[in-house]
Amino acid sequence: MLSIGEFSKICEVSTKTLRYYEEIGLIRPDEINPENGYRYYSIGQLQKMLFINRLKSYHFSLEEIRAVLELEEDQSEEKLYSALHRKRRELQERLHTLEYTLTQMSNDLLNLEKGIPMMSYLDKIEVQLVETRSMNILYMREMLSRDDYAAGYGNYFGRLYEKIAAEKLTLLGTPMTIYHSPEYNPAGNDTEFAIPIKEPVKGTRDLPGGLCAKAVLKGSYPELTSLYAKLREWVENEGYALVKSPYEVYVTDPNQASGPEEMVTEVYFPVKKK
Amino acid sequence: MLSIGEFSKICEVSTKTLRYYEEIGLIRPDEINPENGYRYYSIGQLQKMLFINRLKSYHFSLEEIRAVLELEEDQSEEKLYSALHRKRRELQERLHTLEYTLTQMSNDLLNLEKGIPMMSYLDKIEVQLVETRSMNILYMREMLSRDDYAAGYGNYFGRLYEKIAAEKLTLLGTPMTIYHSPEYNPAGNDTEFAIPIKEPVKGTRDLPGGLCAKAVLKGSYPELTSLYAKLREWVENEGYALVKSPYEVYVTDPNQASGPEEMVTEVYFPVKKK
DNA sequence: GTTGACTTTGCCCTTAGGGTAAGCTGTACA
DNA sequence: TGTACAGCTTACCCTAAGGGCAAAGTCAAC
Repeated sequence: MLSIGEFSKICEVSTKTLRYYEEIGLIRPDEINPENGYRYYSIGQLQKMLFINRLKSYHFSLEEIRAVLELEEDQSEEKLYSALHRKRRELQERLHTLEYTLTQMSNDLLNLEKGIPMMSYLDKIEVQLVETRSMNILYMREMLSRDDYAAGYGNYFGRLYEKIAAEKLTLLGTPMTIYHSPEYNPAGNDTEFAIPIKEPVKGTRDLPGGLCAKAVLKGSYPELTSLYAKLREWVENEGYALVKSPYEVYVTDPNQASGPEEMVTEVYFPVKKK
Repeated sequence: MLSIGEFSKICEVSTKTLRYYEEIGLIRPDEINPENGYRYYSIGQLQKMLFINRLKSYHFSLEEIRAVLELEEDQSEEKLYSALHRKRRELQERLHTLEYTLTQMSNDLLNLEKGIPMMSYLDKIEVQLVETRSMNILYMREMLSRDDYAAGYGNYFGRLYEKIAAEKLTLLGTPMTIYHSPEYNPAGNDTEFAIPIKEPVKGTRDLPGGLCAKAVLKGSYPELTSLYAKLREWVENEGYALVKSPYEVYVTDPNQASGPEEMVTEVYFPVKKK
């Protein structure tokens, strides 16, 4: 039997960590002296501890590790396999967003080298008051959380385009998204994907026209937030009020655009004078 | 002037966050009504808030963001540039370790597909008792923290090899590392880089031989921890005690090995019978 | 027998806010 | 003008994975 200090040196884990793991039921010492409370670990627990360390290095949370360890006791190798597989996908996702962040940073650094302040793009956003015409849109409406967005867009528009192709409908514009949730909610947003078409078939509705504040983004999506901010600021400043759900129109196909500068997105805020 | 709710909707930041940011001095409302404590933000603060959000998306901590904002007031663009540059390097580092972790996971998944349990490599580690001969080593000894290791190895061995080449010394073995710190300390470890050579020139010393417990790792470095664990376990079990600093010998050059399976590392624990 | 190393529990601290409660305030509407 | 309700305030507790420190008890070596 090994004292907590010996065991901790062997596994290169602090004694504090070992006590904490016992507290949350991750790994309990094989024996605890009932008189003085001293913890004693067996050699057999070494393997378990090293396994925990490995899972930790794979960014499993201690809660997840505990779940995996409980599965282990049922000898179910497939469960471990699928847990590992899920976690790998999660890390791949993280890798991609990290890569994306890095390109964004590099972009900012390039601008700074040219003497362009980082937030100067804000001043270039122009808001206009326009009158839109009503249109007939083919739509799908869903509750979507933030994480679903990236995957969702392609999926939903894909299905709409599929229907248009299958039923030989006539396209009248580029795809758009309508945000019905009154304010942004990370848990889930009432989101409508739509494409304007000519024929008033089933699954279409009328998107009424009217007075709108409009801003145009030429660039990558993360800057959309600023566009919304600018629009809200403008609406506030000019004494208007939002009367219906705002919507975005994707003028260029993201899959077709070569660089972020070529991507054009319009944001509309249906408003009325207060 | 905007109430906290209006401002929070415009920036897509919760009111809770805005109050917290005020508490830590990141962004203070332009005006606070002294009678009822209501916070009011100006339109001008929108840009600052969006800037904070951008830095947050670049994984700056709030503390770092505050430092950047204070620099901003001095109009020093270069400081922002260098802060961004540093952070980018940090994220690149993180990206690399993430990529490495992913290859490790894929490796484990492949093994699981073949029916090989994840920790089975542990059972294949064999510990032998050997008698080593003393050798003459050219050495450099430094305090190194965990983060310095990856960069340090190439650097220190490079300088040792450089000296060997410049002074036409005779190589008698592969590079090795001696760990003088009695136990692992994340802050810094007394680490000696050495290469056995023939000539007893200045900068060399004698590495005495003697009884050693020895284990061999064929595989990637993260598994070294397990090797150490196995060695300590063996030493404990067989009634030996560590008498001098353990050391590693890198039998294959990491730069030459094609895959992790080809990398051979030997670990020696100088011991005596208790 | 003594000393120093080891172990125990308990308490507070970290990041970046989230959740909830109790009470106060502002505004829209009848 | 009254009232209802939405919005605002502070205050307190909670998160994950331990680190740091203190006071007190215990073990092993000399």
